[in-house]
Amino acid sequence: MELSATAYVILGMVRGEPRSGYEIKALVDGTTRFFWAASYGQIYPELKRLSEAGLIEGVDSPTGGRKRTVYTITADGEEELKAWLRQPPVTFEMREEGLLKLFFANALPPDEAVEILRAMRAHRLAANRELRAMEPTAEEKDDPYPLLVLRGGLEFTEWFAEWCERMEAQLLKETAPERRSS
Amino acid sequence: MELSATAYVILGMVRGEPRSGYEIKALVDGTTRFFWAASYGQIYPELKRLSEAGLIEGVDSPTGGRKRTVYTITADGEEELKAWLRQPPVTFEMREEGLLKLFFANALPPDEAVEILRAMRAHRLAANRELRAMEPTAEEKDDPYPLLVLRGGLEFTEWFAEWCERMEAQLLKETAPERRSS
DNA sequence: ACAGGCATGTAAATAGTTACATGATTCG
DNA sequence: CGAATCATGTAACTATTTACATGCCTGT
Repeated sequence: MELSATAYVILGMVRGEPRSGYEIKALVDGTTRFFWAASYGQIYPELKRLSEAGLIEGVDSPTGGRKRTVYTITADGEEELKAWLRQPPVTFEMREEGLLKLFFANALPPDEAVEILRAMRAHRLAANRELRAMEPTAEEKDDPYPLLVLRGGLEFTEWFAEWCERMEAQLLKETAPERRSS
Repeated sequence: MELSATAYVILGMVRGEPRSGYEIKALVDGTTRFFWAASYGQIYPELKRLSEAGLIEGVDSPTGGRKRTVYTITADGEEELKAWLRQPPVTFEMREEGLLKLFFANALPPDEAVEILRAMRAHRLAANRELRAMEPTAEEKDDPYPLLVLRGGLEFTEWFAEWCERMEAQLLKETAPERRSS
């Protein structure tokens, strides 16, 4: 069947409650976005494909006079999702402009290299605050896994911010002796 | 000028020593790959573009009778690179199939959810070994930043592997009482 | 009346991977 | 000689983002 990982995001999101494309997008933005994002440009065509493959089923469910289609997972879809979950994960990708800049920081004087670390730390702290704001919502549900993943994100952003701080201190220590004589 | 981040990878890689496209690819694979990858399909067209923009300069430098072009950064290129390094980093993306599967793990029985964490841990440990193998090479150079970034990668993979271990133990503890009676 | 959110969708552009073609050189 | 590596390049494909078009409904 050869589905993309993004297809499984959708499959997972319509498991349990039926949801519209709009709702799926909002859910992804509020949960998996940090480790797996998806845009409307992916979601709507994918809903059509999954529907044609019989893995989900669209049901018209207008809110008042506003037309709206919610999708439910089928038995086949449920099986497909489980089969994927049992497969060992492969994709692990990171694109971190901060680390990339730090990698080339020798092109700059040390005090400007430190600025990169400061910006990275600020970024991670901002992400941490975003995640913290999501925690109450995740705590309400009785599915423990999203909360577990969210708390992993909290720990990770904290660890990363702390690493930036440590590296900043290290760089400052290394370049300090050159300034002592002035 | 509107360059992609991948263009700056190339710019950074030809700073200092002149290098061929082939060498750049090998370097990226041996260093930045973990936080910024690049394929031949990106590198060769980008070398042409950067050359046309006057940010790098290609010089024929055959090895024996085998034709080969090495690229050097120009003064303009150096300025462009520095200007980019001074800009606060923006892109931070992660695509982690493991976390995604864990997020939806409620669709599986607990013992299979634990399998996801085990696979994730094995992955991080393998990445850690890869990084460790790169350490001696990075230690030789007198540019401290690639080594700093590499050691950050080592710490990160260790932290992540440890987190997986902790979460595995937590899941086992949570599901254990149900089995005690048997 | 109008702003903002709900809702669906697509076109165009950009980014990136994979696979292949081509050919020289080096090493065992 | 044959395999591996050096070296350059591109075509086709897949993935993904951005931006826009459309229109209804709700609250102020």
